[in-house]
Amino acid sequence: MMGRPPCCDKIGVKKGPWTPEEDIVLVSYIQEHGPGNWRSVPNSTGLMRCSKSCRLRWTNYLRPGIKRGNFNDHEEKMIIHLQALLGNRWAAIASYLPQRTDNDIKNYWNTHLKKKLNKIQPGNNNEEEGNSSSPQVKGQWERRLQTDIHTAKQALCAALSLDKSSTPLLPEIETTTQFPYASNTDNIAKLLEKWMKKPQKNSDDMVVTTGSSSSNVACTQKDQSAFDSLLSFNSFNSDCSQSVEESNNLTMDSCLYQYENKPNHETQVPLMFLEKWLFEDGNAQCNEDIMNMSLQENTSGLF
DNA sequence: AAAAAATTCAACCGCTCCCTA
DNA sequence: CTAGGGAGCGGTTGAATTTTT
Repeated sequence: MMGRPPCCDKIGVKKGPWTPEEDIVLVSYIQEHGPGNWRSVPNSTGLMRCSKSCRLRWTNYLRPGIKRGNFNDHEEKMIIHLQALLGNRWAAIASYLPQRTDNDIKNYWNTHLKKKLNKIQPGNNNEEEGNSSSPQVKGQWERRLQTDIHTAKQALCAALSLDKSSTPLLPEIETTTQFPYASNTDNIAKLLEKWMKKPQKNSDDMVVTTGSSSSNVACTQKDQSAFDSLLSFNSFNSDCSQSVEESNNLTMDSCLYQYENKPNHETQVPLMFLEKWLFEDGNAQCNEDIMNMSLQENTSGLF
């Protein structure tokens, strides 16, 4: 129960691996109060942890809908591609893979993909160093802008789904986004199991979910991310003055590139248009579509 | 079988950003 | 305008685990 010993702890602040008991305390607190306001968590719960540690534990392990274990081919492609586009901006990358945490993606990149890519493209170390020679290299402000747009779109998506409450097209969204961590005891149970019998790497793509509402949560997040990607794609396209149909032939790269070189704040995607995309059936496919469009050149040797 | 080396990944640290007063 | 503080991000660490010798 003690992994890494505390090194230079300020008095009374615990460090190192979390115990199931601590997890239970944290989860039950968040069930009651919701995530956020991390500052008050240690005081309110009596946990001898700093707020940072609590937030990290929640966002990386206890939060529902987190997929752990092996990365599949599609996820791997996504990561490689997004890393090439965005650099080591793991949070931004993770926003395209909502079931994965930035920490997990970062770890996976550092332990698996970096090596893999080096093997395939020896001497091409630039990716590791933030893409310094890539044609897609972007200034900090451009990257920030891109992230902001992405975030704004996520917010818009959330707002849209809330607006739908009177005429629910996707009823699951309302019921689950209100309280998505409703029954996190499942998470804890799984953790406890792990602790009890220290099993052999429970890594078969387990999705940590939340009991009865879990499928809904996963579904919601998937839909959300799919839509989100679509939104980014569409607005990029509108900046490119392209029709939706034509846009299907564009690569994500080219749109990002054009977008970032010609940001146009007046461009707006009509609400009806967004909603149409939001509730269309094929949205779940869009991540794949986007990624498959321009992966070939960079990573063809990999798969 | 045992020791050494390599790998993994949960968690920490330091920094920046952003919000509020 | 600015100072203070919380939240979030990316780099790094190092114990635990796995693989190799």
